[in-house]
Amino acid sequence: MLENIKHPTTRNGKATFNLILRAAEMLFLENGYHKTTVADITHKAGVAAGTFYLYFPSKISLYQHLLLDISHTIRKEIASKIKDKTSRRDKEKEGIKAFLEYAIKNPHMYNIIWESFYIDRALFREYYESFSKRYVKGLQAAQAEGEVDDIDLEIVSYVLMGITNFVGLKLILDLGDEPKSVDSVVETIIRILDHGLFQKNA
Amino acid sequence: MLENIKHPTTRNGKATFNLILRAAEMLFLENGYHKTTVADITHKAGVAAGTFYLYFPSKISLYQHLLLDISHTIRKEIASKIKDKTSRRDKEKEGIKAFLEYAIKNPHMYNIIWESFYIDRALFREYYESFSKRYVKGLQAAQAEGEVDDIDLEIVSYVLMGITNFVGLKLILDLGDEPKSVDSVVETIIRILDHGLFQKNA
DNA sequence: TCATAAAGTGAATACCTATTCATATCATAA
DNA sequence: TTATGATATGAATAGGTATTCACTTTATGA
Repeated sequence: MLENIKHPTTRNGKATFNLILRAAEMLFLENGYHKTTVADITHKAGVAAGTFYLYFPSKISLYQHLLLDISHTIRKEIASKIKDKTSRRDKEKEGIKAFLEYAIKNPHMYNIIWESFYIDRALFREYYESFSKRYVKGLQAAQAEGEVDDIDLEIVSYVLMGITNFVGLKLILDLGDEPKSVDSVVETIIRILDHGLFQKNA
Repeated sequence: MLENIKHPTTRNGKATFNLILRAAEMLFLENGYHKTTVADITHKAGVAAGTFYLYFPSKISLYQHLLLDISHTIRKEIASKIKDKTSRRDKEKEGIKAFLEYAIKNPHMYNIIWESFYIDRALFREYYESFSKRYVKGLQAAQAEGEVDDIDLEIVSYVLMGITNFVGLKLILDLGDEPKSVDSVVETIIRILDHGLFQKNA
């Protein structure tokens, strides 16, 4: 399913390769996969149509490459932000904040990630499953320390991904108007994760 | 942006109209919007290509019609299930359960709802914003009763939608293998909403 | 029975776009 | 300088698909 990209060997080749990659990224992010044509990409990159196929065997192979790229970037971003926090609770808080900030800085990232659901289902599934697995690993360590309740951590990972993804979506939908501050939103979320949603009476 | 559908007036016309609608629903659900052609739809419905355009001015107008349809169905489904619960906490629990059960029964519904993000952004936004508004209304009533913490309910609504959507997604991704039971999953979620995620020590 | 409007047909149209390929240029090592 | 592989070109190809339209059929009320 994964077609092989031909990486360039010369300085010029590498420059062209990156021009195409950056042009495609901007266009996919802006307009999505289906509304972006190969001609759009090569035009924006300033190269001929045929040049595209020197490096990428197909339009979808470029898309897959980009998705993996973005996926790694997000993970690294979050990992670097939480590595110096000690408690799981604080790691969670920082991780949520890092994700939301990334989302606001890259408001079209959903264009690439979610669209994979329709373009390459296996890739979509792999994206979230591997994200979940890494999440579970961190939560397990915390659970062993008694920091986290004894519950199904795989479901917890989807709960947490769902929260960050949808709240991030909300922030992005509001970008034109007056979006809430990331900090206030993180407070709301972490409050739920700290105490739950409902009032305790009696 | 919303094109007008021409509703049939005769018994035969109505039957044909529905044949097209059902065929399209099945195909969009199964294969998504872009992979479904108008020819596929008319073939499955057993009518000629031109018949499609007697009722629907375009492929996308049919898609929009279906999305609104499904949206109403989900809401009614959830509303009917939670109406006899008294506490907000129990309403929430039943609502989550109803959504997840609907998702499992209609595993491709995301095909229509999420894809609108790429097909008709305004419709997507409207879908989630109106879902959120209704959610907030319910939560406000509960907040007035002191049942729910004093926090930003709009964010809470996206938190809750994120949880149900992503856990539903997880259940659907697992459908081929051995999916977890809806009840056990609901327990995990409600436990977080009841007490939070972390252990209280001291 | 017949006029009429609604419903139905499906081949033709018109457009779009991913990919190919014959050809040309470039950079560099020998 | 020159041979060579990498890089680059862009017109042509090939396949697909939403929509139209001139025409036919059907149902029904007068």
